[in-house]
Amino acid sequence: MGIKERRKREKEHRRSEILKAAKSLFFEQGFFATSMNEIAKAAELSKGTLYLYFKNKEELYISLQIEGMELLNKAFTKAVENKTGWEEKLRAIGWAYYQFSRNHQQFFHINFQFQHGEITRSTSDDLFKKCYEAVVRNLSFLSLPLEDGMVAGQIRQDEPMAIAVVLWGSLTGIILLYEDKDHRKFMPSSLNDLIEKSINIQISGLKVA
Amino acid sequence: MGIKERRKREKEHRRSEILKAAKSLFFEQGFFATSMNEIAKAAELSKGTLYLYFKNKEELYISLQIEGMELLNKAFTKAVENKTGWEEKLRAIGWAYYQFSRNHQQFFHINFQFQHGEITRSTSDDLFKKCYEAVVRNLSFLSLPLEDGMVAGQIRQDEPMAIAVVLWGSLTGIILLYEDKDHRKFMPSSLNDLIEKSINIQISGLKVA
Amino acid sequence: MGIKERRKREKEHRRSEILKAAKSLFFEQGFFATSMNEIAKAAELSKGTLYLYFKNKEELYISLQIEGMELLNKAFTKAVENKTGWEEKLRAIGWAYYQFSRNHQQFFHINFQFQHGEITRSTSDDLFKKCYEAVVRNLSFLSLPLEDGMVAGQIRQDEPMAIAVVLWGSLTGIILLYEDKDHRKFMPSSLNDLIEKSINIQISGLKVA
Amino acid sequence: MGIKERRKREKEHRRSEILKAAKSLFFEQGFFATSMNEIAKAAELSKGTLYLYFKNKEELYISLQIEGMELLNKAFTKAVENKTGWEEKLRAIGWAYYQFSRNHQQFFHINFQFQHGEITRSTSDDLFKKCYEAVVRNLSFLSLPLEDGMVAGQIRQDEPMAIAVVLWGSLTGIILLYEDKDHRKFMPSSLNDLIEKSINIQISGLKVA
DNA sequence: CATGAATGAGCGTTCATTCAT
DNA sequence: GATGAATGAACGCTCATTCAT
Repeated sequence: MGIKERRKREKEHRRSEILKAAKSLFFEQGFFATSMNEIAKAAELSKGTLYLYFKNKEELYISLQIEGMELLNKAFTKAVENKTGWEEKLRAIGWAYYQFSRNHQQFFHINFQFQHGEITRSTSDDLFKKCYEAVVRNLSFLSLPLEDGMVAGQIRQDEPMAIAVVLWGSLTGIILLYEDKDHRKFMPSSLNDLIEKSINIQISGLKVA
Repeated sequence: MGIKERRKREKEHRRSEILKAAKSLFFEQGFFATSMNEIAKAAELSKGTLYLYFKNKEELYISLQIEGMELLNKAFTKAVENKTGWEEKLRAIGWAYYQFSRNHQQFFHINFQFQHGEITRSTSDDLFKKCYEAVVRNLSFLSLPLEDGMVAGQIRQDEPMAIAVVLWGSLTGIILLYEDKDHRKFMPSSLNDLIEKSINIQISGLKVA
Repeated sequence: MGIKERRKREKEHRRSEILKAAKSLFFEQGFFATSMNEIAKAAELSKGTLYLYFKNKEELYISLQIEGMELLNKAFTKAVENKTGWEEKLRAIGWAYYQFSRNHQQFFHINFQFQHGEITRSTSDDLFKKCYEAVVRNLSFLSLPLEDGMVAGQIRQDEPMAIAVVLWGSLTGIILLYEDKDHRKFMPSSLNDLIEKSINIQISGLKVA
Repeated sequence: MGIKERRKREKEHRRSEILKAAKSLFFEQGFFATSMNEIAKAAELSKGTLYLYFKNKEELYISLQIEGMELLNKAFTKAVENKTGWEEKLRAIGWAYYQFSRNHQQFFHINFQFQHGEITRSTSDDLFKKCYEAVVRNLSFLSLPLEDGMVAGQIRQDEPMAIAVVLWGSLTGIILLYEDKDHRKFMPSSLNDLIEKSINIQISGLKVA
């Protein structure tokens, strides 16, 4: 029994080692510019071993996206603990997103690197569904305080999920713009400032006149 | 003289033919999935000729980004013609950006497809600077009405360029989110609606209480 | 003693399970397209176990060839039981060969699939000799009635083994030609008919004028 | 003009160089055991160049088969020149086939190495049809004298194409059996003798009693 | 100036085989 | 004896780039 368990633990450890190595490389170089060879070398494993744990390069990549989204979900959940009002919650989620983009910059980047479809779908449907659900879960999380605010009559009536998309998209866009290796140099403020400004503007703009 | 000029015109024509072909292919397939061979074929030129006009694949790609940014600049300029108030101008620019993302989806896409680390290799400094300047020019354009509004005391005092980044980033993020082939399915509204909501929220949020 | 025997029986059972699994797969997919992994899975054993029973993929394959030849030998033996004249025996062997090619298509196929140079690597001499002997045994079997016919003065005098090779080769060639996935479509007759024609022609041709 | 023509000649020369190299390797090692790398090395060209001339490994292989069948067709045509009677023609074709199997052993082998379908069809339909037609053309050639003999009342009435398949298959089977690297050692006669015996037996057997 | 044949390093992936348990 | 995780060489194939013409 003990043996089986150790084996299992070892396997999971190995899997996470691969993901860790892949995360750094995908972040730094992108999906296409990163080769399985490099990942194997970084993980100190043979190329063949990678394929023991992941069906192919795409699945390895998607697995990372899922991991990232789940991490973010935990961060969101933790952020609203002990928060009461909708505004407080909204701000907490906004800052949690910002923090996530700093503490898990690699995950953040990877999650958006391929939003635009260069990945050919050799991914299993199962894995793909998991990824999709993880994103929706986070968006839904953001819509809850918006609903609260509307019910309380403090936020203009609207479709909460639509507003959630607007807020999420806005912060994402600002972070991406800031992160851009080429553009950062002419950024007038720190990312922290930009996020603060955006959160303030948007919450202020959401409120009923 | 006439001959020289014709030569020059021919050269520029050729160059733009290449860019046109590349634009479609990069948009449809992405940077890595598009080969120089394909571009050459689409431009009805030989592979070798491509290298007469562009140092390498990366420079060809970056050149497209510059072209896109310059086009956007023209769109912005045109959008504010005949507009007087800062709010009117701001809205006009916002909608112009949205329109640009629709009418020149290819440019929009390409401009952001690789912002995040896939193109790593050698682009000449000269070209790079050009690209950088084009982006700054557009951001500056956006900051002008913001400045006007602040001077007029209608927008909270702040660093105009920072706010410009916030607004630009927000719209960009929303569009990118919406464009995502995978995520579009759970989008609650049309992109048009999302943009409208965002513009309204942000302009409302910018105004002094 | 009982234990040792059980062990031995188990071992042989396992061996034959592997051969059974391999037979189907090699037949359906060919030698190269079939992986040891697949064979292991089909035999419900681990990959490593295969190597406990067979030195390598090639030996596993050759072992199948031997099994096939031995089976054919049994079929020949049974076919001539109760047959008396040389012609009767010859026809019986011919049809037994045809039947074998139908009932054990897999063996037939496998036996000829790689006769011509695809398996190059290390098979033990021992195994190789076994294979060789099994083929000779069958050819010799075919030469017996030929000898009878010559002794009886009904078949033209000749080297019986040479004629055996001619007959065996002919039927084999026709079956192979017929089996060919690509060529079957223009086959004017059923294999049964082709075999009948060939047997008739050759027996008729063998007889003294 | 001269330049274009030279280019074309050079291209064809290169193509035939590749085929020549491939022929030897495929013959010696078989399709799967031969790598494109080896072929490239043997042809003293880079791997990539191979793909300039042939879409893939399969097409290269099929091209060889076509070449072989066309060569055989020429041999058949030449063999029956100046021959008058059906028997004379038949014998001539039989010996031409034997000669072909000696003079173009590589072609002969390659043409039958894959009769049994390990090649996955990445082959273009066009090429495949060409191959198929070449085989039929040869078989038809063989059926002509058979028809003559039947018309003349000297060969038993039958379906000429069926008999053609029987004859062709027989010779092929004998040659293959003889050629088999493993079995040759116990062959009682030279291939020449075996073929002679087979032709005699079959022609004798075909004749009306 | 334009061509396109040639290159060769590099890709993702497979798989026979080994060996520690 | 049986396992299956790990290996690493090899595979077919692609493609940015060069260069003789």
